[in-house]
Amino acid sequence: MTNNAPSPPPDGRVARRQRRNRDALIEAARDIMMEKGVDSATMLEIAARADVGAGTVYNYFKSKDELAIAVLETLMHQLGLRIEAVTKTFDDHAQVYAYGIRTVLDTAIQDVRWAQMLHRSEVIADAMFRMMGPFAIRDLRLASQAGRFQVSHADLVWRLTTHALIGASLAITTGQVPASSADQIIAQLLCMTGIGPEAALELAGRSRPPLGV
Amino acid sequence: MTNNAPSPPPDGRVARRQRRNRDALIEAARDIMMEKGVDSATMLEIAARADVGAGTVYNYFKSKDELAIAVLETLMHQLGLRIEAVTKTFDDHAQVYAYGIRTVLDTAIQDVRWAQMLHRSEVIADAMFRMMGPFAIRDLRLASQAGRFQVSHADLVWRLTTHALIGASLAITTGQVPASSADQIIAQLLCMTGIGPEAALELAGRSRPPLGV
DNA sequence: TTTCATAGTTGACGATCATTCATTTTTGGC
DNA sequence: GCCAAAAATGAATGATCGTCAACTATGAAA
Repeated sequence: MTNNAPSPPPDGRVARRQRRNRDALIEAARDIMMEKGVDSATMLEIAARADVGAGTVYNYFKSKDELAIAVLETLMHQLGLRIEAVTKTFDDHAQVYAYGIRTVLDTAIQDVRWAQMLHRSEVIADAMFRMMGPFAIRDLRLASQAGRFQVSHADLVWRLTTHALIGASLAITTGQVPASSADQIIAQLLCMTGIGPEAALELAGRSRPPLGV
Repeated sequence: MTNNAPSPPPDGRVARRQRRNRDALIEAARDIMMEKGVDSATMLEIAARADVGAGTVYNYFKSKDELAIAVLETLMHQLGLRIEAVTKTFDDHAQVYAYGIRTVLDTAIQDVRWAQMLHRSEVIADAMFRMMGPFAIRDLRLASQAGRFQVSHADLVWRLTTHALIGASLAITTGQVPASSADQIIAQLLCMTGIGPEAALELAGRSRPPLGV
């Protein structure tokens, strides 16, 4: 047993390869899981697409579930950043919040690949809560300070909204609710911010600039 | 052993056995799934507890998922009936609705056995939507007619509420949200009915008669 | 009562897949 | 080059869902 602590160099070949492997695994898992669903995606296929051995996956993720969570976190984080880029210049923080949740709904119901992930509602809702939460909760608070919203428990409102939003997306993609209800869905969710029903509908119906890449 | 007289009994031995088997399967599945979780419950163990062969399960349910759905439907249906029995005499339909969703939340977070089922959020939310929906949507409409609520899309409000409610229950059982937030959660969900935030909090905080057996 | 077609039941088996682990390969300091 | 530690590998493991060919119970008809 050697005394010197083997501190690895800040950026060695190993670190680079590990970043590459991890990224490749998340990307491969995302593609396959979104194409055929989380359950039907096999670890072997994911490993093959990421060009690593089957056992290597477990050096990076403790289980298939943890890999799926990492995929969903990445998705939600990226979507959050894209929303942030568009809404950065909005004056009305209430509108920023509304744009955010509307964009999630639209993305979920328009992109066929999202539909597969919706069947893990609680996981995707939790990833959404954590990854987009900093933005959303900030907007809820700022809009409240500006007198647009009246939210006393922003984190709770955001928690409930994520679950309801994913549930609504699922209901639309499974045909239980028509896609034309989107405005009404957003309006109902905005009601949890303390804005009135009429103001909520108006906010939900505003025209929206397109999402960037 | 032969009762020769009745040639065509309206319900033969087969029908009786099938009812028995189906009920026993749902009961066995409920017990085992609630104890160790849907995923960890094996079809073999369920079949054994119901005292039928392993293959027999598939005469009644196309898959494990369908069996889990049947379990959840039964649970939700029974809970709906128990709520109905208590609220039958309430004058205020808004209060009936509030009592219903509060009771679901309380049941979910108090009964340890429910916690396991919450990890299939979209399935339990859907079962709740369908089994308790007739009551809940009726109450939303009646309360609106009485001027207590202002709901124009009762089914949508109920759909969003089920998902949010299950999400909230999960957040509490996993310790992400304190159980003391229950009042606030119910109040937020009541906001979707068009009642104001203050009235929602008041309604959520009212004392409730206990649920019967 | 006996016979028989049908419907229901059975449990061993096939197929699939997440995860493990003994072995091999790579790495980076000496 | 050499070596110990870290990382990667992929064949093997174990568990489980769902299938199926054989078996049994049922009840109507002979």
